[in-house]
Amino acid sequence: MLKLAILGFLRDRPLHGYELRRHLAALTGHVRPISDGTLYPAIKRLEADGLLLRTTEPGTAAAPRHTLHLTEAGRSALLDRLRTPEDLDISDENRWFTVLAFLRHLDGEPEAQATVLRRRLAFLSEPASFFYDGARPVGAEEVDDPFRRGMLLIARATTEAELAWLRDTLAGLDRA
Amino acid sequence: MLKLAILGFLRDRPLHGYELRRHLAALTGHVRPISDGTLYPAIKRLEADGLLLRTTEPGTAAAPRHTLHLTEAGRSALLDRLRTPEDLDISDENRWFTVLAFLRHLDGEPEAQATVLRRRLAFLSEPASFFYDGARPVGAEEVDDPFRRGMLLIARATTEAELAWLRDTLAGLDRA
DNA sequence: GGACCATACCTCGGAGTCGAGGTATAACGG
DNA sequence: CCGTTATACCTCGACTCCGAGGTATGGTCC
Repeated sequence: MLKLAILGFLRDRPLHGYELRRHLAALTGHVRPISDGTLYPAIKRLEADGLLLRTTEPGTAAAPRHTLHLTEAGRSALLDRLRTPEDLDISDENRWFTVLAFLRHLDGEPEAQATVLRRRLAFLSEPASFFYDGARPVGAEEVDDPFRRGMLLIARATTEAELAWLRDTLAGLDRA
Repeated sequence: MLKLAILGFLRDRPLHGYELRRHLAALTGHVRPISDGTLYPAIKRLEADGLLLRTTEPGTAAAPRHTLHLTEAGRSALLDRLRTPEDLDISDENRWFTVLAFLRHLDGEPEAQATVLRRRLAFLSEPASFFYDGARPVGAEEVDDPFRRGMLLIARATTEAELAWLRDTLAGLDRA
């Protein structure tokens, strides 16, 4: 997920680590802040894999900066990941939002974008609950516990808002 | 999060590992399945910490079962965790939902429950976005990219549904 | 000129997680 | 009676992540 976000941001323009950190903080930091100890090793991994290059420049403000550029391999790794996300990228909201944040990078391929949205649509269309009576999902109305009822109500509201948006957006992509 | 969920389920009644696995699959498995390689070491950690005990019984269906019981220390660890959740338990939706699933275990303490809900209320009330223009959060209407606009629209719908529920539920707790 | 802060990068140990694999038992179908 | 499936538990190596700590530079304020 971090890998996807780094590649996604660098696709727009080269950044150095500190800028990347600020972009990431905006995208996911409200919910789950990422630490230096996570970011810098991740950058090293991507560099070792040949997905990005760094060029050292004298720092404008302070220490020398390592500006990070996506390589050709990095660009295609990003596009591959966006075309065929893992199941967890579809089901986990945090990961899904990261995919959405960069899905526009598939701008020449509206069918590929639609395919990804349809996977999310299929996932959200499955009947699901947090609690089951045997194999039957239990609805909000049947739950006495007010907190568990809240979970189900909130989840339902989210799902409905997202389904509406998905259907709208898919209709738009099909026209294109 | 796994720790919280295990303690929470065992608070209701003793379970063996396999049953626990099914309960966890219902609660979080739709979004993020947990594997055996995660669950069983987690059980061992909790046992080593004295939070649960296991009693071996001849299996009804197959291999002998290890029925897991919460100890007194386990019960108070659960209640402590529910009374004072970590920041990540408040901000990350997956973790927050786990807290909500077991918040009823603080049933004798409506003020403690209200305190937790108020922390989530404060978190959701902060103005936040995924994208910033300098320090100013960017709203859905300003974004051209349809996918990023979707993120913001969905997040807004979720937040509003949850805020409405939080205010309702807090009003109910204050009356109690 | 010294304290302090923001910038900018890095390492290390510890903890949690995962996937792949392994071991048994019992029931069921052919 | 043999293969398959469901039950039930476990280990291991690889990987990721986090927090705590460290290094260094340049600008601002008093």
